[in-house]
Amino acid sequence: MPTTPTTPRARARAQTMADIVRIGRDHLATDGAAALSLRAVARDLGVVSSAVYRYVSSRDELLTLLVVDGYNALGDAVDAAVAAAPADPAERIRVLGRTVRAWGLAEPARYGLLFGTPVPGYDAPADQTTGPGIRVIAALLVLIKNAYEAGVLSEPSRTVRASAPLTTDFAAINEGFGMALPDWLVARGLAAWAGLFGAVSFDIFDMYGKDTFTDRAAVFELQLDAQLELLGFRD
Amino acid sequence: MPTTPTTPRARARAQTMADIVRIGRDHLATDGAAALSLRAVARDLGVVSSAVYRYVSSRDELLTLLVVDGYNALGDAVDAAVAAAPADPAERIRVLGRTVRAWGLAEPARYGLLFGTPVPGYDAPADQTTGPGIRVIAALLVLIKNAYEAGVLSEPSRTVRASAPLTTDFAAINEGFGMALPDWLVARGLAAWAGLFGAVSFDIFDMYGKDTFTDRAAVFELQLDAQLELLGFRD
DNA sequence: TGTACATCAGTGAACGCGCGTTCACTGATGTAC
DNA sequence: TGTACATCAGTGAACGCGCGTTCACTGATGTAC
Repeated sequence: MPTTPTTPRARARAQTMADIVRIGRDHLATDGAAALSLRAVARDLGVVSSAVYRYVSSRDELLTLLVVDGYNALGDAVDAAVAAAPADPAERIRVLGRTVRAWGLAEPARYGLLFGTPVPGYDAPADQTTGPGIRVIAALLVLIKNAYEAGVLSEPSRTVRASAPLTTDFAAINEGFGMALPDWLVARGLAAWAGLFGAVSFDIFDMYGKDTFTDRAAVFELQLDAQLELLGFRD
Repeated sequence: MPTTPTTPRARARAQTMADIVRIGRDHLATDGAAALSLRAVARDLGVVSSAVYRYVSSRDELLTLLVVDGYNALGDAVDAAVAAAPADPAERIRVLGRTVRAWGLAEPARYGLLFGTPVPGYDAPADQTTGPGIRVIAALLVLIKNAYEAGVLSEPSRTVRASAPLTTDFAAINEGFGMALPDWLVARGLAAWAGLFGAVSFDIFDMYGKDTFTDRAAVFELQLDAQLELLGFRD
């Protein structure tokens, strides 16, 4: 079992690795991604600054670890919440949205690292971050697919016109996720996905003024409702 | 005329002030907000680092200047594009959206400063940034109001249920912008606004994979269409 | 119009701080025979 | 089981760099009389 290392040294290494990620996470929360520093992590780890290089080859590699860690934390939260929710697809989509919002509000710095301004000079390596990065949209697509196959979605009143290149892209998406959704629904899924994260980002990044809304959770529910309408859910 | 300073000294000061903002903008684009440094600005200005303090009292004050500058640049772009567009409200909303996207793609760092992860340790002073900050939503609300008063919007198929506190907030918004929109339309305006910026942010912050879409502008048009549907525009 | 004083832009040195990364090293842990 | 060697974690010093902000100062520009 390679997941549970046997020798003391290997166990210590795994522990230290986990500590580094945890400490990095804390620094992210305090100072933001741009200020993340290996020296500061070393200090909190109680070790000389050069020692961290035994575990992480550069500052950027630590950032990548944090990105992957963040996507997985969010993915785990969403998967767990959706699995525990009633089977009704509309309700599950609501739960998915609420979970993203709650996670982001609890962890604004991590949310910002994943969905905010890119860190200047850092380019997330696709081979490591793509897998964890698509977990939320994958979960959303499953719910959309379930609803579609259950026949509870109706086509939108505005005609969705997808150009030829888009139709090709949509076919590739359907294939990639093992689905066969019509173009209008892929298009609306895209809009709902962006709309969901737009609503969450506005809330977390504080784009509404201080006193505009007394209950932002209620505002978010209205926005969730709008995304459901886009997907073709009716009352 | 206090806008055009008279004395040479005053003119030189205005010029230097503008140079500082311009140089700060360039650094923002290169290194991001967190790395913005007064010393670097001084270097580019060809002046000793302490000299900048004659113009700007701290790094945070420069950030505020850049935030205000950014909101106004975006606001100017949107106002100009909308004014030049055909009077049809749906078309004008599309133009507004396209202008936000085009501006953000051209100025990703400024867009990120305004709509991305908050800069750690920096709190934008509301008294200076709120005015310029609401220009886009104000422009959007004018278009929505025009469409509503022209009677081209239909109520959504899903019932919009605004709780009592929300109804109060919506009334305040209506008053603040001198409008009398029904609750369902304010709610949908909020959703469309967040959806618009969600779509733009996904594009600019590169949340779609590298090869998912051959034509992101076409994807954006579909997302614009979705926002129009939310607002009650029909084919 | 001319002079005296006040204002202000910019200088240069300094304070105290932080960063990423490399390198030769010590000493403990792990492994092959 | 015991020994010899290899691996590896962590040290401490160093390189060269950058930052925000303060302060006493010089010399030019502006203004009041």
